[in-house]
Amino acid sequence: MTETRMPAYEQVKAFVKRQISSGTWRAGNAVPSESALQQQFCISRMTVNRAMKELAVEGVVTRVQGSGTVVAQLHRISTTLALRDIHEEITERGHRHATRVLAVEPAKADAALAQVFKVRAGTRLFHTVLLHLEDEVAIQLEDRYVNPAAAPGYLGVNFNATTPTSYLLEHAPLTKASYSIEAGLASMSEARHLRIKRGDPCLVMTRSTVSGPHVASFARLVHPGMRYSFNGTFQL
Amino acid sequence: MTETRMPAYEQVKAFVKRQISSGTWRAGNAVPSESALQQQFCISRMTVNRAMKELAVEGVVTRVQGSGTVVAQLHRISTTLALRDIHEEITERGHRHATRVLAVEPAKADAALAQVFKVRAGTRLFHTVLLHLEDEVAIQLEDRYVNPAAAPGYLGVNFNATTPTSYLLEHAPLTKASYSIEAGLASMSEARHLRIKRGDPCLVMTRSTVSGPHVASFARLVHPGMRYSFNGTFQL
DNA sequence: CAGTGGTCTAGACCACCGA
DNA sequence: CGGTGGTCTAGACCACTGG
Repeated sequence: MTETRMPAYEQVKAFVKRQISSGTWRAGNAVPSESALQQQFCISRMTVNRAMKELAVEGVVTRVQGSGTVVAQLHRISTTLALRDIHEEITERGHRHATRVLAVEPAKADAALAQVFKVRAGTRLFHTVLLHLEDEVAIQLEDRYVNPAAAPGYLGVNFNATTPTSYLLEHAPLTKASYSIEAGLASMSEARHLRIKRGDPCLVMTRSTVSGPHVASFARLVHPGMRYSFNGTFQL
Repeated sequence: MTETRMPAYEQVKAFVKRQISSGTWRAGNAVPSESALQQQFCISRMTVNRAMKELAVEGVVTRVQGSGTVVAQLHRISTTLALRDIHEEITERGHRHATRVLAVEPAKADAALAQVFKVRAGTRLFHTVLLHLEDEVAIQLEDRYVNPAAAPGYLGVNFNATTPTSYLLEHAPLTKASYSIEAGLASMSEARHLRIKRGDPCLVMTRSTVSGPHVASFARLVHPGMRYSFNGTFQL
């Protein structure tokens, strides 16, 4: 691994990571300055700077202008959680994705929805309820409200061919998204559609997306706890 | 925002993001080449390169050497999920953190643990069970096994003063970690300690960490579904 | 003040892609 | 082949930190 032709900045990164994961440099310890490393590796400072900048982005070191670079307090392990379109997620696993359309209808914003969408109560919204199957097994119940101002054609979409996520990303360019993941219980109707028992635990993600001036969409995604999990890896 | 003194590479990034989020450039469209942007902004190519490189890391664009840069298929919304030390997480919210030590004991690896730790069944491990309270309310039950080879002093730690996460990061430098988040039910004893009803849904995270040659630790973290969630934001 | 990192330049060579 | 991005250099000026 250290033998193959490796860009200079990668070698610097690998060196620093080796010192840390071997315990030679510990959290809070100072890392040699850019000019020191520049001389040690006989490379230009820009190259050292790139290496250290990337390590800072990865959370491996902390840099303070004027002060220096120190090994990060690794009490923060950060990884990337990818929120993906369910169709891609399933097909990438090599499985078949199918959708059952349970509801496609106009709706009116109640007080809670009005707050989420930042509109007046009673404003017209679109509402869809879809069930996503992975190899015929129910894996996600998607209950979604969409702002007509952001995606006027939403109710006309053929949801057997296009997922809401995919359609919205295409027609309401994303500017912001926020999500929350928690454990909850399925309601009676949710349980029936997901073919689980009422009272079975579910992983519930609520997600809202902003497109330009509008809150475009608010979705509640319910997954059977036994058939779904979020996974990730962090590698120093 | 565009008015303040902004580094040149940030201006380039902002420009590209504006084109995308306004819908002018759509997923799959080509982005001007580095030399084109260099001339447009009257800056050096290194600076353009930095901007585009960062956008690629953020997942906003996709670059292929020799081919060019295109607007990424945004079907992948990626955000950062920070796995933090619970003590920091709680104190940062301005609350008090306390720990109840329920078990600190040696244990022997059964078949499942042996597989996780990549050791022979029957190998000696350390076992702790801790309950974490946020302002006196139970928020996480931490059931953890630790490899003595990676942290020989583990059983001697005062867990009222130091969290296992913090101790392990200090004494068994982290090289890799992986996690899984799912919904589950509390066992009878878990429910009793968390002061919830049996059958209440819980967010369960299992996490294993690798330190150098050893699998250092395997933990099951159970959170009452009603009192805990993971949250995140993605901003273009 | 000297030392640090943050940014930037104007070149350069290379590997790769598509025509 | 020309154009693309990937990497690298040897300088430079700046803002910030610490003593």
